[in-house]
Amino acid sequence: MPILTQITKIIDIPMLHVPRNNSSYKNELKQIPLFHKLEDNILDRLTENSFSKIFPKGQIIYLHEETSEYFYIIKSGWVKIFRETFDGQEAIIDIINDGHIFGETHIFHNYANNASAMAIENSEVITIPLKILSNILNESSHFAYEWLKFTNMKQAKQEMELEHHLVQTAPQRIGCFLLRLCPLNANNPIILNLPYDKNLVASRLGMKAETFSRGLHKLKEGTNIDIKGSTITIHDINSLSSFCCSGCSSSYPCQDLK
Amino acid sequence: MPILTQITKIIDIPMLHVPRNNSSYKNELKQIPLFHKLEDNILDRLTENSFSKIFPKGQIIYLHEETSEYFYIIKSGWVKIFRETFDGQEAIIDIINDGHIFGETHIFHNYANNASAMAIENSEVITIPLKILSNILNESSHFAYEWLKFTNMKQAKQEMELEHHLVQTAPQRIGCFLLRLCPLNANNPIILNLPYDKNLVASRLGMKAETFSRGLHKLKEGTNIDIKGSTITIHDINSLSSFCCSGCSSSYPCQDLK
DNA sequence: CGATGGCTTGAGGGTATTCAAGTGACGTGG
DNA sequence: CCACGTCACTTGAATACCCTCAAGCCATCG
Repeated sequence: MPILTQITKIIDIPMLHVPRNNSSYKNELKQIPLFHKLEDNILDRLTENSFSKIFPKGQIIYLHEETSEYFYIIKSGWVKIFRETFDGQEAIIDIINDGHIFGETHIFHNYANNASAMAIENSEVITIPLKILSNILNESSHFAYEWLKFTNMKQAKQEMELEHHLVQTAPQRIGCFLLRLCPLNANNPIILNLPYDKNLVASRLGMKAETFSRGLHKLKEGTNIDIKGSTITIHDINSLSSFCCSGCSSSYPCQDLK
Repeated sequence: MPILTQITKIIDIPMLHVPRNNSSYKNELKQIPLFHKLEDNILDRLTENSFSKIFPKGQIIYLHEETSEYFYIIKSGWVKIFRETFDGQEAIIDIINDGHIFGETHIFHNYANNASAMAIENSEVITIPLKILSNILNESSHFAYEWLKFTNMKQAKQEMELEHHLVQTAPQRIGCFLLRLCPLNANNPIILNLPYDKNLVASRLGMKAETFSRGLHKLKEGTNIDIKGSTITIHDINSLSSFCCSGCSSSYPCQDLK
């Protein structure tokens, strides 16, 4: 979508501030693995100046290269992280849902956004000042270490993403996407629903909607899956993983990389 | 190169241990921006159990998924970080030279390598135990914060890398590679030498050698550059950057991302 | 019932890859 | 000094893959 269309959406749709309720944020944060073991006083400081916002589907949360004061944790919904090139193409960096954190790296980019973020479903996000994060990271080596671990996991995922684009075909990338949707230790048949519409899945995987559609059918021919709308039934997960993971350096289930 | 060929190289070529000289390592480390402001006692601990190794061209430094005890800092030479897929393709994650650090993320992967590393030129690397790094990160929030900053910069570079593969053509990626070789504030004409052979540049950019060759000539037609062997003369850097950066979300010079 | 939006299908084109042959620089050995 | 082999690179032709553009399908909704 062209950036101007997106901007008009900002004007059209009101953003909702949710009444503050710190103790509830605290519980939200506690449920995120990164914050599991966090000391109470640090949690308090994080939630002290934070608030929750609801972004309607289609609304921009922030734009690339604007200055940023906050980072975000998704309570519900889906958020697209992306960049736009000068000639109008869109590169989707990630699409994430509840429990995921975004915008946190801007601390290290002079508090400027290094990408844009948009709600692709109605989404509620907890909004926390970057300065507070920065302060806590500077003070608590334990917290900084946990954060570092988290950052490295993100980085590893991204390396895998890059690898996929370098060596996998479109049908393989689609299959890999499906595999990562599968719950661990699931039994055949596995019934999946695509988490967002096919258009978005396509661009999430760096391909056009048409290529996605055709690729899905190639996958069907090769791996014994059924497609009915956005519901996909995997009859033989081994068949699927051998189809996809042959073009990858790690094999199913690639635990940490999901 | 198939992995077996690489492994035979390990057997063929002796690896040299360089006599220990801690005070010299300390000076080496001091010169790396990440360690500029590091306290002396931390530097001491880092260099205490470290040593230097010389890897001849073509030698594997470590292999994907082996356990790892060390991380590495390049004193001289070039190192390729890569992965191999099950069907024998190679995905190059990065190619780095002196001053760069690699293998440090393995702390967070249960001390297992998440990629392979190979010297592509005769290279000297400083070898430092991961446990020591881990300890220091755990103790010093200041060091952890600096390390976090460093990690985030790496991540930003990689995001850009991903973006390039998503939206740029082969000639654009080549041009972008050349631009990143240019010294800042250089005046026309700029004369560059490719840092390693064209085959490697090609796979570094995720394309075949043939595509690289053809792409370079397309660049020549479009942007007024001269190619003579591995020497490239840029007569008009604006022409080059407008050719490449139109397919990117940031424009030349993309400072931090080089 | 017609309009819309998400998705699919078809035809054609462009870009990168594969396979194969050729060129040119360089070093070695006669 | 030249013939030869090797290696890095280039070039050509054929192919595969993905993209673009266009039309069509189908469910949903006013």
